[in-house]
Amino acid sequence: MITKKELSLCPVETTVSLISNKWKTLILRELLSGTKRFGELRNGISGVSQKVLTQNLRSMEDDGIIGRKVYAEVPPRVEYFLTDLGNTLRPIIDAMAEWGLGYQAMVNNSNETNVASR
Amino acid sequence: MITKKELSLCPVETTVSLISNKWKTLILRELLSGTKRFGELRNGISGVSQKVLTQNLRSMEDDGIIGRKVYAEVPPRVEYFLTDLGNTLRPIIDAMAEWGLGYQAMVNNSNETNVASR
DNA sequence: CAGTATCCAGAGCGATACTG
DNA sequence: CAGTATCGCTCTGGATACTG
Repeated sequence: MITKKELSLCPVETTVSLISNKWKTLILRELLSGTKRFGELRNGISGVSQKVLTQNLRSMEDDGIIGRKVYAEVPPRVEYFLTDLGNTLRPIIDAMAEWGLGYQAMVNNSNETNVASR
Repeated sequence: MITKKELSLCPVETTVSLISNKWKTLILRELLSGTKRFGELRNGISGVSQKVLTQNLRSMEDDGIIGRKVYAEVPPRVEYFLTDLGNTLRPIIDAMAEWGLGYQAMVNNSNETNVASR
C-alpha cells in the first residue's frame, strides 16, 4: 500500500525513497519492456541474489509500482509487471538510459582531450 | 577521475552506478541551484552525517560530477559545484522531481475517501 | 519454479575525538 | 569550518537448506 510519510518530503526525496535503490532501478528497466517471470528477472539482472530480488520486488509491490500475478499451476509461475503508477516512472529510466549513453560516449572520447567540446 | 568499468554495463546500469545512492541524488538536487559550501549541504540535506556526506562528495568528485574549491582562508571555506558533466544530470533530477509531485498528488487523492470530511 | 527461513560475514553508518 | 581517524554496532546481503 501507499505510505504517507513520503508526503512530508520534497518531491525529489519522495522519488528517491521509492527508487533510490540500485536494484529497483534495474527491475524497472526490465519491466519497462513487458511482463517478466521471476526467473527472467533474476537472469536479466546481473549480480542480484534471489533474496535481494524478492525483497525489492515485495517493496515495490507495497509501493504500488509493480504488480504480481500468481498462477495456480505446477510448477508455479509468477509474473511481475508495471502498474499504471510504475509506468509513469518510464521518463526517469529513459532519462537515465540516455544520460548513460552520453556518458559512455564521453568516456570513450576523453582519452586525449576532454575539454575540446565546450 | 573517470573509471572505465562502467562501460561494460548497459546505459541504465552506468547511470545507476553513479547516482543510485540516495544521498548523491539529494546532493545533486542541492547543487543544481548553485554552488554550496560544505555546511550548507549538510544543513540542506536532512539526516545525513558529516562522514557520509564527505564520502559521497569525494565519490562524486572522483566521478567528475562535482567540483571542489578550497579557499586558503581562516576559517577554511570549501565550495562544491556541479561540473559540466554534473549539469547534464539535471534532466534526471527534474524528472524525479516531477514524478514526485505527481505521486504526492496521487496519494492525496487516493486518501480522499478517508479525509472526505474535514 | 518461486519462494521462505536461517545463519553469518562484512559493509555501512553514527558517535566521538582530533587536525589543518 | 571542514575535514580525517577510529571504534563499535547495526543491518544489509550472500549462501544454504527447505517448502508449497
